[in-house]
Amino acid sequence: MNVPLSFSQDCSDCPIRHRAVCAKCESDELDRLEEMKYYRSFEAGQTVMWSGDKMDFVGSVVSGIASLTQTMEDGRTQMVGLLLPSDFVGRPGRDGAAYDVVATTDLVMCCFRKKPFEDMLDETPHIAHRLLEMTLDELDAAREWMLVLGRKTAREKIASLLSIIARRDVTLNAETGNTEVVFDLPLTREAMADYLGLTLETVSRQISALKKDGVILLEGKRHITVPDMDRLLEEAGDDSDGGLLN
Amino acid sequence: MNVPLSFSQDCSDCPIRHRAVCAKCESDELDRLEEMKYYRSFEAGQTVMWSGDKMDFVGSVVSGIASLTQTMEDGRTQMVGLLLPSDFVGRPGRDGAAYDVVATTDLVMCCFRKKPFEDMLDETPHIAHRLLEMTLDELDAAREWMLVLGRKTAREKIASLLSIIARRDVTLNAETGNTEVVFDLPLTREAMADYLGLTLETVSRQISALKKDGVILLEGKRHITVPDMDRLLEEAGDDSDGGLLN
DNA sequence: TAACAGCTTTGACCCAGATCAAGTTTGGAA
DNA sequence: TTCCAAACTTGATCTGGGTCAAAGCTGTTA
Repeated sequence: MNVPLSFSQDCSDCPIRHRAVCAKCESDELDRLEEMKYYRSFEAGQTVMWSGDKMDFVGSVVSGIASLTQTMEDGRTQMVGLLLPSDFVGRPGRDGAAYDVVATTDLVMCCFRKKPFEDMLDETPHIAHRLLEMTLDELDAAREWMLVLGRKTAREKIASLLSIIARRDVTLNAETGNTEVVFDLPLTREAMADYLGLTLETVSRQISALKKDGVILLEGKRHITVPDMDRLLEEAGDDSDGGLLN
Repeated sequence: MNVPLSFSQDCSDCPIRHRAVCAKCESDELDRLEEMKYYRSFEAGQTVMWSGDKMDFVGSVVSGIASLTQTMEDGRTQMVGLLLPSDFVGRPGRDGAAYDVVATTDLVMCCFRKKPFEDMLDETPHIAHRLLEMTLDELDAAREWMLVLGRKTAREKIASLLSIIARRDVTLNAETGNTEVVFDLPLTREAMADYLGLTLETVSRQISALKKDGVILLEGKRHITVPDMDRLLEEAGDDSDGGLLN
């Protein structure tokens, strides 16, 4: 089901070169990675990996968004991670996948065969160090999300999710001093509900409410304008400074 | 407020020697760690570290339990991690603490001055590798907890927490084939509520309900007997196999 | 031996968000 | 250009867990 690729496969002009697990690699290290890497594309909705499956590769999201999802026997599901470009998928040292990995949008991944990557990880401190750094960041993100899931109201949850998505689309017109942010929601209402521990009806109602209150502007169902980012952060219940450390 | 220590300070007979961040160290590496390490003790309830504080050490829990807590401006709190003996505290590469760290029981920590530890981390693959492994485990635990917080009912949440605590007190009489587990709750009802995203009243009610239904036996407020561990796991909504991978 | 302080339980009532049930919008496919 | 399915919205009603209030335990201080 892989579709043709329309971009260069050369690491040196890779869009995630400076943020992915390979960020700190020297050119000889990149050469070695090139040898074990291959690209895979997925269409929105496709499953990249099933929980429990044997995992024969690890890799990075190059473009698009993937989600990690856990499912209970009775069908209740919880999204436990949102993987954006440069995020790492898979766990070195483990054979079976712990979660379902699903392409939420069309997705391109840069994959490494697992065994060679693990060997290289043992021999290349640059990679090990970067992977540790990225894992610690993900752990912080997961813990921040625990606060969202455990203690925030539905409205705060929606505002928190919008903040996260907006934060990475930092298209804010710095020169005008204006904090307006514009982006397209990459998630369906149902996917948002799965991420937030809500029902899709509640998601829909709260988005309508935020719109009615002028916190966001909606064009169509997915195109969002945040006229005042600080206002949105306030609605999310976050410290106004965004709570980013270091 | 540190109290006197009643145990040896020699790494070679440290109770967490084989599971902590130093697990894979050779004896020369241990010698170097000994030089930068010191012990600190805390009484139940004491704060080890405040969110935002400058963090001048990292370290391991030697005995007792610590918790990581996030607090919103209006006082809502969510526990985002429970640190048991051998768990690691602190983030190399970051100056400020991201969470409040509180001693939930009396606590002993083996601390390393941050800078020397970071230097050693860069030079000692054994430590870096073990720390990555531990961080990945914590990330899995955090994600498992996201499912608990986002999708489980109050009763399932309590059963999930009891399962986690019981799992580490694997005092089960393997020889009799009997799966009875006995342990003392190390958390107050309020701490349980903070961990589970509930109120303490709901925690109390659900514990009473599990007791009435024979899922657990209570002696006093803290001493718990689980006559049938599988039954408890079922109440937690987990796969009966416990869902442990690898 | 009393008294209080911290922890816990239990009851009565309420409400945010779930559930159930129609509709509406949108963007392809034919 | 019409039709259909998927995605979304909105309304009515229900309920699990929150909130508020009052006791009950238990161990420690005086």
